[in-house]
Amino acid sequence: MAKNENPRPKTPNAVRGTQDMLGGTTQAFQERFAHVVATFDRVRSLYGFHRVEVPVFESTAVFARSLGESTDVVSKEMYSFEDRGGDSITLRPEFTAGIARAYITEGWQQYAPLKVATHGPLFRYERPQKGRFRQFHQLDAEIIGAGEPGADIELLVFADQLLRELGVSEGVTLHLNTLGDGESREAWRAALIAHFEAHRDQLSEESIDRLHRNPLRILDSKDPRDRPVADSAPDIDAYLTDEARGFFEKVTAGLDAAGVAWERNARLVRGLDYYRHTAFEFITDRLGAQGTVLGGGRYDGLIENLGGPSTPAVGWAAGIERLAMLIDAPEAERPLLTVIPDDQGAEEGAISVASALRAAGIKVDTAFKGSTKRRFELAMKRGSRGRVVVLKSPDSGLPQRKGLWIRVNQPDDFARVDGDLRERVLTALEDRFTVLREKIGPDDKLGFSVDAVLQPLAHD
RNA sequence: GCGAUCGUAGCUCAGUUGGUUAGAGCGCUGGUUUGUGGUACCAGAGGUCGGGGGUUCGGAUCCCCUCGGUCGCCCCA
Repeated sequence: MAKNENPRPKTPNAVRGTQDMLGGTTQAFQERFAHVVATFDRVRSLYGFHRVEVPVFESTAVFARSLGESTDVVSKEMYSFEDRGGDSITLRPEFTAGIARAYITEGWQQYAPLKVATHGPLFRYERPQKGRFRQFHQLDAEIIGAGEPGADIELLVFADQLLRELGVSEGVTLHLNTLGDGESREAWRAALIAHFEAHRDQLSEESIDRLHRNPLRILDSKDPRDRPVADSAPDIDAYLTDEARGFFEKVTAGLDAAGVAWERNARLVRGLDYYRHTAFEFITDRLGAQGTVLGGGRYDGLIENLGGPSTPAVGWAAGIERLAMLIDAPEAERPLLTVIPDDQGAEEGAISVASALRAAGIKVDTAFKGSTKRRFELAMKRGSRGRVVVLKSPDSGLPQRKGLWIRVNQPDDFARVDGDLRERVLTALEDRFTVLREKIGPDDKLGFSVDAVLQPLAHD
């Protein structure tokens, strides 16, 4: 059989955890995604954050050093590879480290305090599940070079307004905590380890494993066996230095002043090593296991860790896919008009009409595939508000009727569109044609009526 | 890395206790009809039943392995 003579090559699958997003579909995921990004960009400029672009890959050391060698992200989730020059390169698993690196190596200290925002793809080698992908996308905002609580407040108010404008703030609550300054955090950490060691036998295997690797994590463990011990663990409050406490109080007072609702969550910790002071997550219960929609905090030690000057900074990141799953589907973009040649002879006429309309800024779809019948069907399906049917005038007839004949119809029946839209079309065409608004037919042996005759503009 | 669950046309799914050439809707192609084409009707193309092995006279259906999707744990946005 011919089939066997020419076997199809196997198509490689999309890589696990990556997604293809097609616009114009009923799920409208691409549109949701784009709407999240557009809203972010608008609110971003409201708050005076400048757009920044940083590379998608960096030297592996950038991430290894800033996130902490023992974190899961660094120890098992990075897409790292050796490039042809033998350098170890990593696809960015987050934004902060790369921006911090740029801050140091590009001399951006001169712009401090620096308010920057960006968005784009990130990569983590994880098992995909709802709201989690290997290539995923985040919005990101950072204030570098400001140790004042005002920076934390500004960032949180920004985040709050973003979620509000996306229309997702209803089911989302801001969980807020402080991890204290370095001194507080160390004292608390030691107390936690002592507490968990004392109740070691009551912990889950996983938490026993976490005890030395990342003891803070036991606090927000989902394992019910851990809850009693975790719930009875000391809060950081008793270990906060006066400065740390004062800092946190200013942040919460600022949020109250801005009208941002928040909840203290003394069990909230953050995974990455670099966090200090303020830690926060906006959490929803609508996304299954991946409830965190936006999260961040203060990372005063990071830039120094990377070899830069001691520089305080705060920032957050939000998952675009997660936000996109939460918002209502934006209305799909659709053409205002579809230009359809009435028969083969009118193809070129339809092209010039379509291009004239587009040049005038009108969204136009062209019907270039299939039978004339199919073209009308497609105009209907694409949801255009009107169709411009183009035909060539018959050779015989009055000279003032020679040229391209057009009529502007409703897409779903034979009725003509309302006068405003028809007039808008004809006016737009006047840039390229002499438009004779002459009604022809239906008594003209045509069986239909024509709205206008187009003739090429006479050149000077 | 671990666990659960699913895998039949391009898409969404039927396929009875294993039994003749595997079906539907949508989509696609062509045609008929309709006042200019929305609609309706007719026809056609399209499937290694994810892949491999096994049990059986016979497997889409039962068993094993494998690959892939989804969801959960871990971790994170």
